[in-house]
Amino acid sequence: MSATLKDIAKKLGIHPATVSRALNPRTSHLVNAATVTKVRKAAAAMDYVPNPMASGLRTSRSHTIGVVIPDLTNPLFPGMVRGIQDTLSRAGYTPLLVNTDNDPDEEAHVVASLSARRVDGFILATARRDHPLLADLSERYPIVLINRVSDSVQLPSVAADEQHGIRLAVEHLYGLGHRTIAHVAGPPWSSTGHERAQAFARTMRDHGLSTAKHVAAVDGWSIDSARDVALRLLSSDPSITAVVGANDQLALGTIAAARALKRRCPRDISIVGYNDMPFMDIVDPPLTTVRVPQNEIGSEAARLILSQLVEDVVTPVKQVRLTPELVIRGSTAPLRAR
Amino acid sequence: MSATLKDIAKKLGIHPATVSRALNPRTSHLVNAATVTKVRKAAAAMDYVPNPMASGLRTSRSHTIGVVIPDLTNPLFPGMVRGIQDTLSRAGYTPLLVNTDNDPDEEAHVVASLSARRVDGFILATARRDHPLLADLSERYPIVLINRVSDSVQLPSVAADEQHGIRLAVEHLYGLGHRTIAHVAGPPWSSTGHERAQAFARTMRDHGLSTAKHVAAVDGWSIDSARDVALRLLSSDPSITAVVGANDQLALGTIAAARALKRRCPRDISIVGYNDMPFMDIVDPPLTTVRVPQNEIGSEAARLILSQLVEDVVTPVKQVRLTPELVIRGSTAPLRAR
DNA sequence: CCAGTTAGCGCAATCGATTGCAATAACCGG
DNA sequence: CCGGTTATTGCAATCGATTGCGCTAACTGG
Repeated sequence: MSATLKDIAKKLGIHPATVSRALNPRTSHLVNAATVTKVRKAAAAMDYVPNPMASGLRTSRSHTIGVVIPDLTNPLFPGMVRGIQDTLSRAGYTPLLVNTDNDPDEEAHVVASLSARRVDGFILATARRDHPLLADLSERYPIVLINRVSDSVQLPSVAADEQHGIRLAVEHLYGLGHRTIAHVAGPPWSSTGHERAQAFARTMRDHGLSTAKHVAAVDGWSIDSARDVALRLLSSDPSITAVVGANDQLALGTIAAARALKRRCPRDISIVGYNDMPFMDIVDPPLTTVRVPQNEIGSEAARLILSQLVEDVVTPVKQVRLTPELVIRGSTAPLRAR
Repeated sequence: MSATLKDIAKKLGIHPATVSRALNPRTSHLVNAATVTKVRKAAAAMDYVPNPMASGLRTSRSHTIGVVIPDLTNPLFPGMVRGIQDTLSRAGYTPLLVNTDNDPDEEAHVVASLSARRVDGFILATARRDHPLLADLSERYPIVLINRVSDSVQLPSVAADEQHGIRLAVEHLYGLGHRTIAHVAGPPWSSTGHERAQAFARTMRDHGLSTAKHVAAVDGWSIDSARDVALRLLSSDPSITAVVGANDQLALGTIAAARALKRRCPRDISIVGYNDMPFMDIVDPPLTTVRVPQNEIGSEAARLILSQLVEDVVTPVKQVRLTPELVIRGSTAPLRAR
């Protein structure tokens, strides 16, 4: 089909090895400059495209990166994936995307199939804290964690500064006069759920507020389960006037619960989300939320994995934290006197 | 690193070719049954994983499919991508995902880079009707179009039955008493925009309604541009009591425009969307819309491309139309007497 | 002017799997 | 018992690019 190194060599009357060296920027200095330009021109003319399987077979590098995310249909992830893609492809790498649905078995399965594909590294967005594969995998591959950190092993990661983000949310509510602030927390087995809950407790403490009985965790990130949990939380203590959701879905579920309890948001209760997914500005009410830079998380993760691949020096494990910002919309309002 | 065919052969004292044949279901009948089981067991014990680069080099099949979509962050696509992924991976294929941002140059670029990767085929979700690459590409690769059809070349495609979907929307409004129904159409250069506009005109005609001056097209699929267009459309003719948006974003933009004109939805004006993206049930007002089976579109497309790859018989070009359904929510209401 | 570099390029092996062809042995019917 | 299948396996080439090694010629400095 397409031209090969041998074709170019034959046409130019030189050896394929020379063509290979001329075309590879890393070895072209071994070839006469005139020859290099001649080869380059011929390659362009015959529109030569290197065969990645051949070079991959020889060098055992596939120039692909496995990207493991829980669920692409969760609007949190497409932005990150785009960031990853754009940065990787600029460097000649291709992401291989897979979903896990947060299922450990499925996760083991997709990781196995990616390593069968001989990926050069992994970007993992899976949230589970106690991850059996992680330690093992990180010994055999370069890895970058996104949107989470690892408790046990020290691994490179890119995530939002959860402490800062939660502080933004809590202090926004505090500034509006709220004092009885609850937290609908994410699953404790998830990194972000855990971190945000910790950050919430700490920030409340810093302001001299109690969190006893005002934190309830869901077991998934769905609106529905958040609604159930929030329903119990809100009815157990009617003095709650504000809620921080551990992500946007949980905040939306809380809004639904409030509505079911005939408590109007933001009139009777203020609710803050986290992530700022698409369309959060047009839900009812428009959601005040903490925006995390999804694209940047993705591109930074891509940069980190690339640096692990090209540099032979063992760089220290980098744990990047990106700063989120507060987006104030219509789901929060000043506390009204009762 | 990992075991190779040669390793297995050596351990068993047989030739690598025999191992290869034994492990390949298509050729294992050439090998003694006892040998096959012996080889299988040894392969499993040494956890042999075939090297796709080696086999790809020899067979020039990469077992990858290029999936070209305009923008992953458009919530319409993740569902389709999941459908594609799940079906492809079950067949041992891996999708390679890329974005184009609806930019023809970028599109040419990503297609080139995918073909450099030696993909075995393409699934294209790019919407542009006049597609210069299409004819060319389809001669060199198996192709399936999704969420669109091709005007010029006859190509396999999977899309929603737009005529049916638009009819559902229009007749829903008609049934509610609306007679002056407008259409905020998608870009005329896009396949879906064009088709839905045609379907709208035809359905209106079938009901003896005029569409003159009640159709306006946007030049992108964004909420903002729809808002501008709808603003002009609605103020040009205050008798309009209902609008069909060519997709959900356009409907949302129309809602925003109506709000700016102090016309309340659904009280003063009914608005229907198309696609039923995530969260359309919790926007304000909850959007009545036409749901297209995103997952099924994806998995059907994957099935179509796979059938082109495995079957040597030249199957006739299949153009699949999936039936959408109407989801009635809060953005539509019976026409009120003025 | 000569020994010693160095630049430039060719040779050939290699990565791991696949496959047409050949070779061997077992087996069949007559 | 023999020519001819048939079943099973081995041999070796091949896919296309990479790279260590070695060869040749030019070039350098003393």
